[in-house]
Amino acid sequence: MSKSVAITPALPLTSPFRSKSEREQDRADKREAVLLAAVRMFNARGYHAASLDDVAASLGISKPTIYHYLGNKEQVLVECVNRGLSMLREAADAAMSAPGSGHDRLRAFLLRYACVNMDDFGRCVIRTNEEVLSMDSAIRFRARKREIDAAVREMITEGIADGSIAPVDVRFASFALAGALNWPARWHDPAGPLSPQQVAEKLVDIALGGLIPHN
Amino acid sequence: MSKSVAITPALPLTSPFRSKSEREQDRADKREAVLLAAVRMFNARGYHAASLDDVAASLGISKPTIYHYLGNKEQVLVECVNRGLSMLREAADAAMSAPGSGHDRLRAFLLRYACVNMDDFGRCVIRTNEEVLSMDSAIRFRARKREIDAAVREMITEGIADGSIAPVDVRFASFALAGALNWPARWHDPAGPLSPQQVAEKLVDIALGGLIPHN
DNA sequence: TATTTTATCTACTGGTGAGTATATTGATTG
DNA sequence: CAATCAATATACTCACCAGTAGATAAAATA
Repeated sequence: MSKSVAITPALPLTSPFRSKSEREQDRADKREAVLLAAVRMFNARGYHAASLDDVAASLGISKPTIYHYLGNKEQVLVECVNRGLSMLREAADAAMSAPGSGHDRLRAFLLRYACVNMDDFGRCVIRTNEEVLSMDSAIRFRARKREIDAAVREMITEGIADGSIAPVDVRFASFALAGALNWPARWHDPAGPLSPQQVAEKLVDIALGGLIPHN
Repeated sequence: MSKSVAITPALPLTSPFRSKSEREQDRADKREAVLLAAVRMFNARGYHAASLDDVAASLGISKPTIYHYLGNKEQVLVECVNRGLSMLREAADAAMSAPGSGHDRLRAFLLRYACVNMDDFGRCVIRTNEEVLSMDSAIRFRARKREIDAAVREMITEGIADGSIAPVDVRFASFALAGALNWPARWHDPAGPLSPQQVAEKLVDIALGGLIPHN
């Protein structure tokens, strides 16, 4: 019998030879980096004014490399918007299945909603107008936004039923809340002194409490 | 003495020979028509996606005719935005010098504010991002918006002082109100069943009253 | 009536930006 | 090792659009 030779097991040394899954991960990371650079450019300049050449330059690559990872400019935007929508969707699901009164669950959701709207991808959801999308994408976009809105309305309705929310017009209440909490997507400066969490808390308090004295 | 001949006085008949002031009016009307067509195109497609060729086509004229009335594309946008801002400014001045409690004056202003935001030029104020303007125009734009915001804050402050408004954080209250009432600029359909006035009343009630029961 | 001014057009220039053709290099696989 | 595949680049094409040149014709003015 041959003397067994100690085989060095795969040590946690970073080898220059990447496995298949590592290569897939690399690819996914690069794709993600493209989306992040793109969403920032879109948010800063607007979709039409942001060129893929500029996005590529901000990553130190060339435009065709972007096309290697994503089909076309609209797909880049759609993926960005979808990331934002997914965050909102998750927040809605979490709030819907949480315990507490309608008001409490709504409030929890709104805090998260406001924070997402100050994040790169969340901002993009707010700032993207349907007119810039193809008909198909616009329909899907609208449908996903409606899901979020439906969840908000459901929470408001439940709050009215359990007495934790005043008997308001549910449709307009959801519009008013959405407006108040979407607006920071346009003015909040991530580099400024106010954290998204702080802004979210202040705005949610005012949006839910109103300005009329509760004697 | 010669028999005096009855001189036909300038009858209210529309003559094809226009006086100087009539010609000036014609010119002003045409300029205004260009602005209205442009603002609608900007609102429908976004500034960058709306070409002056298309604006001209919508009026049955050619692009150089637009340049005969306005200097360049940015000036067209700036004039549209200024019309919207002037409406808001007037509303603010009227509210500031009206009688009543801080709450009453704020409410009157907000109703008008919301309606303006559903008008062609008002929408344009909301939908125009500073990034699309030249540095100079952006500065002026921001200054004029700040004036409106300052008026809102003043009314809130007065309302807090006279007890008609709860002691909220004035800055965030003005952001929340602005957001709630700006948002219809993005979703309200002028051709839909709800008049701007109706939408404004519902939204202002909810924005001021909040969702918490006032037992 | 001659000259100037106003309103408008057609036809262009120049720049920008989406998307593509194709080459290159290095790694992967048979 | 040969053939293939992945990642990237350079250098294009094509369309669109802001803005301009210059012509024309009608009206206003001198």
